Amino acid sequence: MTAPDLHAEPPACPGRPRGFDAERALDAGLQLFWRQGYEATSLEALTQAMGISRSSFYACFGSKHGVLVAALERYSAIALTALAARAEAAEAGPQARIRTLLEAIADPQGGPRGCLLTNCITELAPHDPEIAALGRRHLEAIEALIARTLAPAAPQEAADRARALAALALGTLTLRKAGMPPERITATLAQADALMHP
Amino acid sequence: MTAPDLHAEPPACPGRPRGFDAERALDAGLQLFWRQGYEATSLEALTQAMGISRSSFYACFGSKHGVLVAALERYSAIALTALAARAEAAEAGPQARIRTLLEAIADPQGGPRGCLLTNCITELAPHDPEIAALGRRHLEAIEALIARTLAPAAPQEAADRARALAALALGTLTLRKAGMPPERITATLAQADALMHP
DNA sequence: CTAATTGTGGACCGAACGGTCCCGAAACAC
DNA sequence: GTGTTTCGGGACCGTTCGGTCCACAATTAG
Repeated sequence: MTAPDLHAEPPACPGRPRGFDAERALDAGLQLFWRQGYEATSLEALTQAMGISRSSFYACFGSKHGVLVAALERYSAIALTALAARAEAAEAGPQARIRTLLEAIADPQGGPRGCLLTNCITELAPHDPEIAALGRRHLEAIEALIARTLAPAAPQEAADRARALAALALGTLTLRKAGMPPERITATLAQADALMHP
Repeated sequence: MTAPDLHAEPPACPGRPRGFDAERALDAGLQLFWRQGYEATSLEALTQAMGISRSSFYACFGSKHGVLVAALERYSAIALTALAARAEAAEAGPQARIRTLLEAIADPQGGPRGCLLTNCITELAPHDPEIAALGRRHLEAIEALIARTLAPAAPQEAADRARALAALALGTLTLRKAGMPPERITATLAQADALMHP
């Protein structure tokens, strides 16, 4: 049940070394979960997409659920880093940076797939405390990032506004999934300006 | 594949009449989909919850997917009616009514299960045009209801603000599913005030 | 070299999947 | 009553599910 250490460097001990890149395989699994959801993704499709056999799969990740957790942790780290970078690269001024942030949250490179973590929260969190906790940490990190961008001097005073901005962007993910035209999504995000000032 | 008419009244033709209430059964199925999601709900669990046999199930609804569609249409109608009623019953004034509406959207009697339609949009819409269309109609109806409440005189001018308010409430569904404390949800919805004025 | 250790493909497991079918029971028209 | 029609419990269909296991290949240490 316990997955062996994923990040084990090629060790000095004997034995055949792993014939695949665990992170690359994890990325492939992540993409499939992102595209299809957790329950709808079968072991066969998963191992095929990851390019490894069932044995390697279980030896390396322990279970289907284990792959999901590992993939979500990786996704969260990558997404938060990318988010912070885009906010940093945006033109100066809190307002422009928040706009950039919200657009990135509303369109996390996933096209109509939305945000992997949000999808998994919706699908699994009510019955899976581990996923719920992971999702909560991610959302709180996003809230904190928005708060720091909004009011660098006193981020904790901007917490409620930051959370509302995050919720607005998260809500547009649902709108987009339902097929709402992009220009309406943009117009919706533009309303965020009203939420930025205390 | 085509489901027989669900709303067939006890007809004048011979034959044994249906031994169960189709709407009651549909409600039971709806509750299960709401609690578990679509893919995670098996035929056996579904028929057991609905209190009917597999034969009756397929004779009456055609398929698992057919039950989902019928349940979602029913859910949408009921939810929109309840939403309009609650807005009507709230204390007068657009602001108070919008608050009531958003709270109802953010907590559609589902506890941590959120909104059935939103759940299904997230899980299925990208691969299921029928569900996507159904979800879009529901979301647009909510947007229109908010717009009418916000600016009865010129609802179409309030469309963007109304959609942003809806998105804000939809976003809090994700926050709640991830286990965010209720008082923060409330504080988030309170920020909606800023979105109400043009 | 040999011995020890680990990765890997694929066969295999029992269970559960969504869906179909049949036949006895039940309720109608007459 | 008889004839007709539909209902519904449950057996059954082939497929697929997540997961286990094993024999063999590959690679190491010494």
